[in-house]
Amino acid sequence: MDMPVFRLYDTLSRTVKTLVTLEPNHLRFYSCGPTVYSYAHIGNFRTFLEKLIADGHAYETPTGVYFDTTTFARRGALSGNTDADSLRVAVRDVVVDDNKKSPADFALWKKDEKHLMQWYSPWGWGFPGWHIECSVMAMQYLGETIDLHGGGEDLVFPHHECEMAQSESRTGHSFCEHWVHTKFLQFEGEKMSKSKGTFFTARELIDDKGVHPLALRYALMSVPYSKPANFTMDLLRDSTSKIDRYAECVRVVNEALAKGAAGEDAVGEDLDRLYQETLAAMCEDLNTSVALAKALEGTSVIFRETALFSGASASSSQKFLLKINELLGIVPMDEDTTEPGRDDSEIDGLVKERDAAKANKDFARADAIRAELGQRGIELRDTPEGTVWRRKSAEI
RNA sequence: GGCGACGUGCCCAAGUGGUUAAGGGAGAGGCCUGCAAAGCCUUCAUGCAGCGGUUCGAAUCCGCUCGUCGCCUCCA
Repeated sequence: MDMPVFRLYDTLSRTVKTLVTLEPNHLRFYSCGPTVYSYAHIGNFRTFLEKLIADGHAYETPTGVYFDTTTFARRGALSGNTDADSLRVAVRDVVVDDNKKSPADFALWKKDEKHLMQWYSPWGWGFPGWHIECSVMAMQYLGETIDLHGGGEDLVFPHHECEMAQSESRTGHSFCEHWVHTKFLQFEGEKMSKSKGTFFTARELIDDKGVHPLALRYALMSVPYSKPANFTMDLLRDSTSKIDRYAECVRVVNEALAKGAAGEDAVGEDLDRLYQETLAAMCEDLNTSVALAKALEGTSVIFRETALFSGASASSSQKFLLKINELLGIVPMDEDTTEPGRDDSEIDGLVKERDAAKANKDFARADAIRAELGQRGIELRDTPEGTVWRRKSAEI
């Protein structure tokens, strides 16, 4: 089966286009966001700015060094903000500096001897402008032209716009071939905000609230990166039930694999098709909604077959689950229900006692045991192969 | 005010010109079960924010209106 072409929306050309790398099998990808603490680049910043000034793209004033936006023909290409005057009537006041040639010119170096950040430069003590760091580091580590540049939608303007202006003015050629931006996540229909308590870290959700890590991943994937998503507790609960479904699917497949019943492979063809459709969805601008839907249809194909599961069918099913997990990372393949240091013999004993009660038709006793285990977060399932139990997912 | 994105059933969400508008959740009915759980089956939008327009044909293209979200050049 041919590998589909990977296509991705490009903010600059405003189209979904194939991601073509400069070098085969080598992606030069810069993403803004993570704050990495490593060697400083002050020297590189200074060199970069000296070149821009020498080429007439930047100028010095008493307050700093500014980029001359009139020298960059492609200004506004990313964001559509081409009219500097319209920015002047912005809701938020633009700081007007009489020293600047144009209000649209942005800072490359700020002179400020009282600022927390202090470095020496040919223009005096101060600190570099925000945008310069990404331009310089991208060039240092990835080269003058990179394949892919990403970040949140809030960075399109001014940050990425300014980066592009600086880098292309510095090198004289294209800075980046493909721009991707993720939309923001809302929480329960509102802007995420620390002060409103609508802001969670992954760690808080997983460690404090007991959210299954895969459920969190599933929830975040349920809406493609290219659309604003509303993150809700309902969504997290839905996602948890999907992960539970996958876990059950894995259990059923493993059981059938162990039995290895004779028979034809009744599911391989359907599962191959669904996997291809899942992959195709991911390749078309990372359409995770469709990918998750197609993958989930695969679990239905598997569950439908379980009554007469052959070893061959189980094997195809396992392959499907492994490949889906490789692609989407949502299948709890080897869920370990036993926890180190926890003794499950009491639970096993109660389950045995209930089985005996059931055999004696003492259903009152059997139900009482089931209720008690339920209180302790244990869920029972009577299957043709006997009673299995599992720890229930945390209530969210 | 400018720029950008978005509005599809009770909820999430796919679909971007052409047979019956994916998929999931919830709800309803059924199978299985001692009863459950899990799973399976059936059912669930003559309509895609509203109003116009283009077209043989539009959720999909164009215009306007309403609503939501993001950004607006010295926070990073």
